[in-house]
Amino acid sequence: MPRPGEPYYVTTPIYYVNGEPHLGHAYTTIAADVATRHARRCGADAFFLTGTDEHGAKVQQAAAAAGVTPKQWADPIAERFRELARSIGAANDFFIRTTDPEHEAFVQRFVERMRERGDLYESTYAGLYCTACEAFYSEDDLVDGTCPEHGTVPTWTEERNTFFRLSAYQDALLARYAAEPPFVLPQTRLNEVRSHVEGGLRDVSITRESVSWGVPLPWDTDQAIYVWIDALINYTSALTYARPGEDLTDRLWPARWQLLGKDILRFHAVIWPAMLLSAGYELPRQLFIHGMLAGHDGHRMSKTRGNAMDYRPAAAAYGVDALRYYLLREVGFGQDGGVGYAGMHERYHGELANELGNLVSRSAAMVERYRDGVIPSVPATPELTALAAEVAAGYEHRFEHLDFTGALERVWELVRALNRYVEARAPWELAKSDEPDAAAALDETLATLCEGVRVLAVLLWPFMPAKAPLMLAAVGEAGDDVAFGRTVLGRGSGRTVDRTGGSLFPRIDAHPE
RNA sequence: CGCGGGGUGGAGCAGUCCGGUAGCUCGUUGGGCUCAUAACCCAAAGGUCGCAGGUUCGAAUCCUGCCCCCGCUACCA
Repeated sequence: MPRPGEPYYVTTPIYYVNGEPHLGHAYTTIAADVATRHARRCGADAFFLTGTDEHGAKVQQAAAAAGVTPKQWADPIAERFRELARSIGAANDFFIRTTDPEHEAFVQRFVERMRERGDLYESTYAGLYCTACEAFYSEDDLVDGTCPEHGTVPTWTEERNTFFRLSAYQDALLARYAAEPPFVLPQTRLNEVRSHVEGGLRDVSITRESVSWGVPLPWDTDQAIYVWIDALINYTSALTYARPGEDLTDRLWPARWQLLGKDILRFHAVIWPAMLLSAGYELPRQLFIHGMLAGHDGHRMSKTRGNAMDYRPAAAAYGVDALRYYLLREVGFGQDGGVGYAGMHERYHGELANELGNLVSRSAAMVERYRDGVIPSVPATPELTALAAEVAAGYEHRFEHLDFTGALERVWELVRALNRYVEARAPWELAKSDEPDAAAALDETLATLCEGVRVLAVLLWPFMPAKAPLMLAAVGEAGDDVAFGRTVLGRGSGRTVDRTGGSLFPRIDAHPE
């Protein structure tokens, strides 16, 4: 568990402004938000960064095609990414744009440090260049003379480039991969990176002479720093100016978690750490590589295929919290998987409305009906207290390696146990009974249920920051009482339930298409 | 020979590293309850674990070969 005061810096990749925000971006941002919220409520010194990547040939070309400057092109799209974070309930502490002057100046200082280290050299590069990839290909890489990624014909390009001695860092990288904690999770992704690096590293070009939309190389302003190099540096640059007049680097670096999709693994697990070593920084503690979300049919989402899911209609129909829950519950975090409106509809009703929402509803209703709304101040049933402790421990264990899906599974063990508990105790029978123990048994049952609801709210808060406070309110608790230490299922509070909030997860008729 | 992921009851997944009665959720069928958002609970049916060999007392799990899906800076870049 993150300790009080522990630095806990979490990043998402910065999103490329060449396209509109979509579910994939929302996914990463939600995951990072959940990790950060949990750390913060454990008392850690948490900081959550996201932002936009705005340089490079593709932006330059898109802007030219639209007849505007690259910055004019980027501005409104960057704004939409900011809006993305807001609209999914992400509480990011800063939003970086690589066109921020502070970032650009920092990038120049960063490459200066690499140069001072003796890791940069100039060379002429000639080869087949795919603009879409912004990468060179050798003849053997091509498929029928076209780019294997894009199917386009690369152009023969010859230019003066500045190279980074990536090859010099091979041993240092391998040493880190072999050390604890694992530099990359899940394990399979670490294996992938390791075997790639063991196969030998070539130096990489870090500038593009043909691209003008980028940060100029300080000592040769005809060369622009390659967009990926510029982009990676954001994770450190942001700390120097996110808080005016304050440099957070010493406080927060190295990052606790850097989240990213497996598609950009090599940049982050090979080039980025080598750059950091070159410039004299510590490496981030761990990278977490999440999977790619496919459509409901298991195929890559695409408009033509009609299997795309957008976060906007999903959040509009079911609420932001349900979307956050669904994405992290449906696909094991770290694995690939398919998502869709129909699946979300099912989980929303089966798990959120029926199991959880109804549990809250029936618990509060029984307290109201049998005890005039006052939660009996008596100890909870020991078995449920024990289960809650077990669930909280399992949850915490899973959070340590960002297994959000597993954490939610544990939480649902408690949800289901509480529903079974209601049946087993049959409070409606106890209420009618003349047996001498019945009243005490009913008190204990109601106290246990309300405590169970409260603990569930605390456990679920990082995932459902809007709904959890409503759950707490239903059992008379303050909405912000979500510290992790509050997961102990103890004695009934003696507070009054509040059913004025209505259904936590009202049933929804039709789902979006 | 680019890299990687995967093929387990109708659907989606776990289990495969460290061989030993095949597990979960949904769906289906039957039953129970009435506090609750027609919600909840119980039970049952349903699987030659992609194919073919091999190792072993025993393989979803190990070895060999083969077949088939899928992804690779995220909405046809």
